Amino acid sequence: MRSSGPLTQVHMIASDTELPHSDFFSSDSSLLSFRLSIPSTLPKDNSNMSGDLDEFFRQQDLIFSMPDETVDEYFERISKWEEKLASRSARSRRPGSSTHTVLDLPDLSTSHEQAKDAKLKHKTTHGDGTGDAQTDHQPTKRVRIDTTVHDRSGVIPSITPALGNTTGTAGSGVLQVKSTTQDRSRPQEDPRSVPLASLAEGEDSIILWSENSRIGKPLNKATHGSSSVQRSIKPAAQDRGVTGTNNTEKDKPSKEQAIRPRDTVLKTSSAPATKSSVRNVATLPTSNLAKESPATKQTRHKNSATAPAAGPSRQPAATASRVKKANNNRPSKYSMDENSTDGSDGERKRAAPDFLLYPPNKRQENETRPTPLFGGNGGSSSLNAFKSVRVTSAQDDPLAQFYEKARADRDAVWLGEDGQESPLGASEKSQDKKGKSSKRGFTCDEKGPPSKCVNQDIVDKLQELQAIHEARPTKDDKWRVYAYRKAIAAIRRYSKRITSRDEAFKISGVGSKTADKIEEILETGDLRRIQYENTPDVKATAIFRGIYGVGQQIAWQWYAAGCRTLEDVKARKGDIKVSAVQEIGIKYYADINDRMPRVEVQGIFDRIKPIALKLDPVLFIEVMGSFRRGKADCGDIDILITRPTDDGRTHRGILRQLLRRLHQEGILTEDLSVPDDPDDLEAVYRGLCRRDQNSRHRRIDFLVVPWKSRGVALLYYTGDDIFNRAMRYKANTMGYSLNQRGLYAGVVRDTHDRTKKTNTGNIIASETEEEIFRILGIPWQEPHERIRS
DNA sequence: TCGCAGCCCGT
DNA sequence: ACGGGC
DNA sequence: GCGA
Ligand SMILES: O=c1ccn([C@H]2C[C@H](O)[C@@H](COP(=O)(O)OP(=O)(O)OP(=O)(O)O)O2)c(=O)[nH]1
Ligand SMILES: [Mg+2]
Repeated sequence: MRSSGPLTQVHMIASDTELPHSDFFSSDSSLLSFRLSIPSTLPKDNSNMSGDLDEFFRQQDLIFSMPDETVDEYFERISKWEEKLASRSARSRRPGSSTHTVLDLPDLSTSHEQAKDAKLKHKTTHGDGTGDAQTDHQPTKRVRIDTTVHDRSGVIPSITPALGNTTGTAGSGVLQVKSTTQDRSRPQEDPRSVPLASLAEGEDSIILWSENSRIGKPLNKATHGSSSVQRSIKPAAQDRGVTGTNNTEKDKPSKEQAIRPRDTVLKTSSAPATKSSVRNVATLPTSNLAKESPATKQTRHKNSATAPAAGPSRQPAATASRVKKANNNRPSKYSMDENSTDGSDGERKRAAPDFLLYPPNKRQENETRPTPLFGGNGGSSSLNAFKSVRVTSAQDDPLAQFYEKARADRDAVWLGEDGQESPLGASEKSQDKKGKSSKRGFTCDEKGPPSKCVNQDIVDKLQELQAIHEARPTKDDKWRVYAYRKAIAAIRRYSKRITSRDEAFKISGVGSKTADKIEEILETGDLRRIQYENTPDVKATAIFRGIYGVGQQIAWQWYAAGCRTLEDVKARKGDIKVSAVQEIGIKYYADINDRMPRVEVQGIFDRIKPIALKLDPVLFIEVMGSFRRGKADCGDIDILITRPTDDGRTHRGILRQLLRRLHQEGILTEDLSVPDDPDDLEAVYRGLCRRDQNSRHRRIDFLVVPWKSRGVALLYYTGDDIFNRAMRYKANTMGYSLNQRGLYAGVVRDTHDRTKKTNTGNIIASETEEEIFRILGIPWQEPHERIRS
């Protein structure tokens, strides 16, 4: 490689430890960090895990080259970074604080002396290991960074650099390493040359993220447990082996950590190589484990604590438990779903993440009522409830036919009854009465009045944290965000002021970590973590993601290309590519990111519906989404269209006509995506519209479905999304599969690639929402009650 | 330790 | 297949 | 990050 020019090869080795990336991104960061993607194949084959670490990485082709001229800068930055780490680490150790951070700093080739000093200062266990540091001399530039995170309060270990097959492009500021899921059986290609063009540019830094931050851990543990990230830069490629060797010998400090996990590895390695097998071996550093332990216990604690209180009511509930869904009950993994299933035990059930499916106030209901299927007979109460918000006359609600039955009684439960709750229970469910003023239905309690929550300060902080994680392109962060969403929603629904960690911990959806954070907020009014993690990329990528059509990946690509503002994007800074849809997204940036009052939705719909009905008077066309849930403000307009088939006709082709008419009327202004086959009975359209020339542009979606699918389509399109996911998840655990076309039984999924179905199963329901609830053992909930986020 | 919904459209 | 979005 |  060297021969090819002034390229230095950079050999990267993942670790089982996580880098304190906050340090990487210290506000004044002049340091180097990396963003990279892990090949999705990496976790699938654990046969590599047991082998030699270096060999493993060689196979992974985790080597790339960089121009020599950038190497110096690289070292320079690394050097500064280390110093920073050292000082920070020292500073962060606050007396009395049980949390501390211990870092093994790298032996830096050019300035390794200092680095080493710093390192030793923090970690004395390094015994001899430093040997290789000395070996670093002029000819061999080598960087070694050993990082051991012993605690998470001082550093934010949300990433673990692990390396992927690096075929990447380099931007002006960020090295973008793109993973290429390549078949390992294939001969590896030569290390790719990665030109780090203008690496230094203001706050620019090279950022490498692992797609899945856990990836690195098992690897090290499987081998010698070098719990560290090692980066060696060497002039020639062939040194790799050496590097690896050194590494192995060197990492003593972390070795202990490695030991334990290794057993795990061996244990699981026999299992089929899959993602899960990797996961099995993924383990937190010892210290973290230690720290987690208490938390785990507390978890139990939490349950037990809650149990007593809930006990009384719960037992009976459990007993009353359930009606298994009459037919089609499949063996479910939900061993206990029976008991929990029913709303009866709404609170704190243990079966599954069911709390997402059972509103606390519904627990009294044992089962979905046998309902008059369909008969549009008088709008069901559910309908009425809904209508009270948006329509005046229940009678003519077009949705009436879809609603099964009304659960008037629920209302009683919802309002009145909570009086008897135990304090604990009350706190949990009294939400309705307190937190929001809205008592009955429509509370658009979600967020209507933006800050009407007594725990708003907590919510604000957690949301900041969520926003930070949303900016991170890793899988871990994706799930973390998912968890934050649910936790925040739960806190919002919690009507009482949270005053302690324990209290917070008792809320479903709030775990030990979040409870700790809440405690910190309560005590200090702030979260250190926010500071640590709030790096420049967060803001920039958030701006980009605000553009319709731009997600995490694109946002990072642009950031990598040097873009930092919308103006940069408009100017195509860094030669970034902007798709047609993104172009529209930029043009209407403000409008698209704005929410509209529901009256505006109504106004727009009032123009659309007549046009549609003129095309076909029998058409069913209604607004779904947040509007149907009764929300006061809507992010967009979601319109469902279908048509009865009893007269032997269908709505085939209606969308095409409707879109044409709406464009003619000037209601539709931009298309974002059009149906594959506009004449299919099932089609999706996305675009922009406006009520009139003086109105802002709004996002609008049309979903056209076959009459047979109306129930599930209604369910799907009404959301909210978290509710849907919870319901689908439960269906899944029960052996079913739920999508916008129906509820299926007997679906067989590919063993390793879930989501892939070997057998599509048989559809067992799709025409009404109610039957879906019933079959899944979920108490019926009106649209406005299906709010989980 | 494990999974976290399931699908459509554009590239 | 991936990215984005519902 | 959370629940099981
Ligand atoms: O990831 C998603 C997103 C949406 N939906 C369903 C539920 C949701 O209610 C409906 C409409 O989506 P939209 O994005 O419009 O959400 P919304 O609930 O209508 O909220 P908003 O007011 O932001 O439009 O599609 C999902 O099932 N999964
Ligand atoms: Mg919507």
